[in-house]
Amino acid sequence: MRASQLLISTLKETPADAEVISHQLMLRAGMIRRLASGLYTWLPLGLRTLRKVERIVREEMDKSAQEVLMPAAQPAELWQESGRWEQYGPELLRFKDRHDRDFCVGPTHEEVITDMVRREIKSYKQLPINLYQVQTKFRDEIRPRFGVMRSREFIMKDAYSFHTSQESLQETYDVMYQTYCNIFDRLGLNYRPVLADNGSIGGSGSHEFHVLADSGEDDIVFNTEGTYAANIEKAEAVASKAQADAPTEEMRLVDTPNAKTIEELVTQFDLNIEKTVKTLIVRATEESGAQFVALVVRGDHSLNEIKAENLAQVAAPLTFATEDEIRAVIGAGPGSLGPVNLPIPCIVDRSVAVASDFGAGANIDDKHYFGLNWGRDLPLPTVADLRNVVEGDASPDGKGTLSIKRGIEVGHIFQLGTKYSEAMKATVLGEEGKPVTMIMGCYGIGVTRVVASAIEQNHDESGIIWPEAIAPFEVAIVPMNAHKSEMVRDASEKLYADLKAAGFDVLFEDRDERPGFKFADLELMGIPHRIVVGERGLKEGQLEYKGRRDAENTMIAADTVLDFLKEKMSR
RNA sequence: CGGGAUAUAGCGCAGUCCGGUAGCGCGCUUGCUUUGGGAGCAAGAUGUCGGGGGUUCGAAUCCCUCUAUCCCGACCA
Repeated sequence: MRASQLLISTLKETPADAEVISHQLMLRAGMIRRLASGLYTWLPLGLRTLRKVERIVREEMDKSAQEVLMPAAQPAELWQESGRWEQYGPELLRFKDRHDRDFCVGPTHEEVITDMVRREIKSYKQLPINLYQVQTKFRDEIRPRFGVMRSREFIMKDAYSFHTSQESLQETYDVMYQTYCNIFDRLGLNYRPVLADNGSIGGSGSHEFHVLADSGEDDIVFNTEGTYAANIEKAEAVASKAQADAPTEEMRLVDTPNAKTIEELVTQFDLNIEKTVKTLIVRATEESGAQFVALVVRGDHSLNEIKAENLAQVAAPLTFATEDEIRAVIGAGPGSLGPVNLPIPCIVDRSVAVASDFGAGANIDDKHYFGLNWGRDLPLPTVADLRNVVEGDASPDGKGTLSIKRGIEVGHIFQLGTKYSEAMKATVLGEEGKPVTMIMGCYGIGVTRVVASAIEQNHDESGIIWPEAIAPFEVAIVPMNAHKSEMVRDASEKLYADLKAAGFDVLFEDRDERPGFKFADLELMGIPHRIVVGERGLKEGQLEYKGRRDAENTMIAADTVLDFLKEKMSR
């Protein structure tokens, strides 16, 4: 491609409304432009990268799955059948056609694929099957942000597998796990598969694939031995010791008029924060028979809302009681709550269960109990894993301790089970000649998000630094003073032809601009390899090479340039 | 949806408090010079000052209202 023929829309200045670096650089490099909130046009340069990501995804998926293409618009009937027409909130973009029939723009395609498979697949002999597509999805996010990272319209690769046994599902799940590793390896990203919560999509086992980057929105937990990785939503928090130490203090009621928060309590009474607990009141499920339930975590820990929501006694979505409700039920304000004499059911975190001589609100305004010990002063309530893990916690697999890094979720694989196939009566005839409900798996990759996450992970002051596999161009040729040197013109044209013939994806910088301008643009656009053709070097039979991450030029013999580049790109 | 902010040329911003002919830098156009790290000189083009309403002799500026965008929170396969 000749640069003079390419729409290069680079910006010197950063648009004011771009927050994260990938968004800024995608705008500056001329990859995308915003149309409306959460909607982006892909310019030629950005589309080249997007297509390369898609190609790698397809090549790996095609090894074990078949590609289909489903409609973006979907009839309401299917969503009513699965129950999600009501379940899904305003995030589902709904509309009516000219006949006043309800439709939505698909945020995901479980319903459509399940409908298709139940019509086409009749016998267990046709299973397992794994179907995927690369499609534009729409989710009417409350707050789209970070450019293409959390946009409303985005491109996703979604795959769905169908089985008659859990073993078969597990087999495909394992294959997809490996496929995802192969995809992200080829994309050249620093990523980790981690254990994940299933969220509202339902089902059992699941892994997320995260690109590691400080700007990530998720906390990823690792152990020091490299044997455990999980999203913090899922990471199991183990108690620091097997059982509580023996009491050394007496239980006492203390006036704490100015201590509404744990920090104030710890500072004013010189307590060890690990010897304090905080008590949170949330709505209970109807089945539990209570209106509210108390959740107790240690003063230095934070509640894991996903774990809380997954408890049988806790209403989903997790809803905190208002101050008025707390006063009505307990008779004290939020700053003075505790497990002693609590009139509602109580669940304590594992770390709280092994605390001794600890302090807690007295359920009397401006009073706390200090020196509390389970068993002696109050009965030990239900114990559960309620908190977020923190750095230094013991790993749940018993190996080493935990550390936390930020990650961007770019892939998610689920064992769905029969949630959709049951609701939509997707059955096949089994070996016994009776209908069997199919078991499903689903596997997603956020294609557009992958592009942004690659930039979050690979950039410097000058711009993007693409992994070769997804760079819009692999190598750029920059002729110096081409307008006045025939030698340079001829040599660079020949080099351009040779590199193209050798299969390189090459950008020929033939624009009528000054060299510094071109260098800056190429660096902003993140082209991984650059060859400068100058009269000086040519006279010595040499070309100048500079990798995007290199500090200095390297002189190479002109007749070895193909081998040199092949070596650099490990071809 | 709650809290905070912004809206002036393609981009980044000043001007608004204190009403009086719409500005700066970058980019863009033309010419000349220049060409190894975002060139110099000269001449130009570009604005319903987010929309609507009001106050006023006069509104980018004051008042009301709507809209859009961004940030924090809630939400999020």
